[in-house]
Amino acid sequence: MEAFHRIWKKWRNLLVYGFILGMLIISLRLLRWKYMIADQSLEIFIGIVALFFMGLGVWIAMQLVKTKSKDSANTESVPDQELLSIDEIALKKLQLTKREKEVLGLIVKGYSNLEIAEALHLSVSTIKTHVSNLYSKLDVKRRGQAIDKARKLRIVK
Amino acid sequence: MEAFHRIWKKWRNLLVYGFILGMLIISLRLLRWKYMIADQSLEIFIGIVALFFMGLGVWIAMQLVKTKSKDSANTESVPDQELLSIDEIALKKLQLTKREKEVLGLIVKGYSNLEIAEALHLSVSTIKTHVSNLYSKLDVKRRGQAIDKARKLRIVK
DNA sequence: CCGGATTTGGTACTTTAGTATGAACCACAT
DNA sequence: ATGTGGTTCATACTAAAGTACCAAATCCGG
Repeated sequence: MEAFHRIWKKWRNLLVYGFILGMLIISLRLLRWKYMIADQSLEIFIGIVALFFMGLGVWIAMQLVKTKSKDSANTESVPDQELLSIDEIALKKLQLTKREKEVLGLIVKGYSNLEIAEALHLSVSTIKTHVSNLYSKLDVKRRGQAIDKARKLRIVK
Repeated sequence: MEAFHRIWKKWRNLLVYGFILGMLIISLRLLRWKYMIADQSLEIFIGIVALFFMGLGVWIAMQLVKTKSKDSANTESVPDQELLSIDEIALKKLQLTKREKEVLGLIVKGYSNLEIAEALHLSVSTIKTHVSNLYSKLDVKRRGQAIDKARKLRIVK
């Protein structure tokens, strides 16, 4: 039963495409007898058909190529309902101030200093000061190291 | 002249496809006037046109995503005994090259470009190139964003 | 009220990161 | 044979990050 299910899953889309194709052909035939009287519009009709089916071909190919996963591929935000509890002890040991924690939180989200400044309604100079002090306390020298360390210490979400 | 050459290289394929398309349309029109006398064969003709252009669409789409088949060939079966399993599907969609994946792995560890260069026995220039291409594929502009996105997509450990 | 810590912001400077462009090479497929 | 993608590296430039040092305002406990 499982084998059947797998096979079905594999070829289901193809069958659906075939069905859609058949429906389209039938409807096109009907359309033709309904509206195709003038000879000069026949060219246009054929052109439309050609373009439409080319687009359909592109779409089908895309469907076939893309590994069908609507789950997490292009979704921008992955829900982090994970039980990633913050290590409060490690956080306290660092003696970070309120602002420094805020800044760190934005740094790990990939914010630039300018973006942090705008988010907190501060100047870039101030952010740089906080960032610099933050690095001293975290014992790192660069942004990337700070992010890595913050995650490893589990002091950020 | 150099600028023209660059642009030409970039858009050549698109122009070629457009040209072929135009040629096909013209030839189809000629064919129609040559052989399309009987009314009942018009249906068949339209069907052929539709199928042909659908195939053309498939072909074009395949050309556009051609490189995927090479990469995805050997990464089909991946054992995920990892605790923190990485999203192979999302990873495949990004079409990152081998080097780009390596560089990304070191970036999320907080390595500087110089450190990455030393770790991989390459020059900083090369690392910068890889990093730049990586950012394009990840659709980000900075290191921190790349780290954040890589973690959210779960394409790194 | 005083004093230390925090917060804010500035100037000046160095370092790192990032972009744009070009070139050369190789592997591989058409 | 030719073309394409990937890799490597270079130069030249701009942007962002980071350091060092300073100084003022604010907050808060003793």
